Amino acid sequence: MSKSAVLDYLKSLIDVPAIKGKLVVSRFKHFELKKGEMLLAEGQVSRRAHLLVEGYIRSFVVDSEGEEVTTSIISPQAFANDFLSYFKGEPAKENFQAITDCKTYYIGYDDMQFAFHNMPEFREFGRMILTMNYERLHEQMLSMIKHSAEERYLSLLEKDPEIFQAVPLKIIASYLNITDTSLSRIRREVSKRGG
Amino acid sequence: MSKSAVLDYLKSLIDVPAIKGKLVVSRFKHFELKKGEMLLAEGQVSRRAHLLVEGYIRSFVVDSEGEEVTTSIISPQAFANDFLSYFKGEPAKENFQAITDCKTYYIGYDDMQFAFHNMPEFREFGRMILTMNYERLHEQMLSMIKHSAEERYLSLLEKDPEIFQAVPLKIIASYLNITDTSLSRIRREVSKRGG
DNA sequence: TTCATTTCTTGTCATATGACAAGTCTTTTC
DNA sequence: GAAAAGACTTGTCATATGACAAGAAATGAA
Repeated sequence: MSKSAVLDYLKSLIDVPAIKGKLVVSRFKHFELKKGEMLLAEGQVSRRAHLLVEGYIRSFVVDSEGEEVTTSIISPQAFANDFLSYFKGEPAKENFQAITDCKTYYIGYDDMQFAFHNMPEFREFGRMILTMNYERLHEQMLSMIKHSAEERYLSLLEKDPEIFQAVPLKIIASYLNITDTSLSRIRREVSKRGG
Repeated sequence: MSKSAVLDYLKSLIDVPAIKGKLVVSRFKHFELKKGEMLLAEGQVSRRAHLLVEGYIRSFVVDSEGEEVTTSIISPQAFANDFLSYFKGEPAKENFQAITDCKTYYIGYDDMQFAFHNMPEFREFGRMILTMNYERLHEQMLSMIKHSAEERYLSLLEKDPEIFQAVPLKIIASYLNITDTSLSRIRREVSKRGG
């Protein structure tokens, strides 16, 4: 997987002249993480926006009982980053951890500022990233209210079946806001009914 | 309460020349709602951004059991609007309803576009509104994970005591993601301990 | 004032979910 | 290949929360 994935991703989001696109892409650097390693810990300031090109990353926080609760599971061709921390220079409120071995391309804060400064088109990119994150979070909140754990499970299974190949059910369960025990029971029910 | 509240609010968010600020404020129009009336219903496209200057508004969605779940309680000096719908012209995903009699000043979509178009400073305003909404939602999600219903209750009581004067406990309970029954029991426990 | 409506509390009861633990099966490591 | 670690399922049991209903208190309307 080469840097062309980065350019493809940029072009899928905003309309930008090829030359400028390449200039920005040239600022991205390759990075690798082993399964279980942390990309960003709660309290740190995010200085790199990682575009995930291979593997899976999750974000999580620790609840009142000390349990890790997964708040997102990031698949390739998406950013793994706390953008509020990145843009505002504030401590991140969540942790980011590799679920599997991962490869990313990241752009440092200064290089992103350079892009914003010299290419006004890229301001649009920053706005779009924030909007997409907001929409995702909003969807997630609504889904938590409007659908049962079983519905959320089935919906994830349909929308993102690959995740189930790479991510332990314990993590998926906590992402669905239930225990692995409960998820296991849901799966039994579903398979009993579904065939 | 006059339009100066609108100007004050704008100035609190962005740095803008007085003349341009006044020009934008002049586009705001006065509006009133009676207790219980809907400001925006799920499925409609939001065409007006209402700045609440008096009263309380809530947003809510309907869960799988048909129950209304309050997702935010809006106090004066804040916008009551689905900005994703407003900016993108998509159907709103939530309902907005007056909890008490309300007064607002709103700016129509076209007037907002006019401001964006003629005054680049106001683009910053749009970005800030989205960012603030995102942060609020994120905080809310984290609080739901990291704190018990009782902690959320005490925290709201401390941060926004006025709300308890104006908003029925049933609505506050659903905002805290519990039933009014549960909230009542929490209140009993707290008052038993607290004095 | 009086009656009706809404709000809030409290009791009983049912149930979904989690805690815990045991056991199977798979994957990794040396 | 053997041992260890991790992943997943399943059973028992405890408990927090919700459903429901009744009653008290407050609010509003006629």
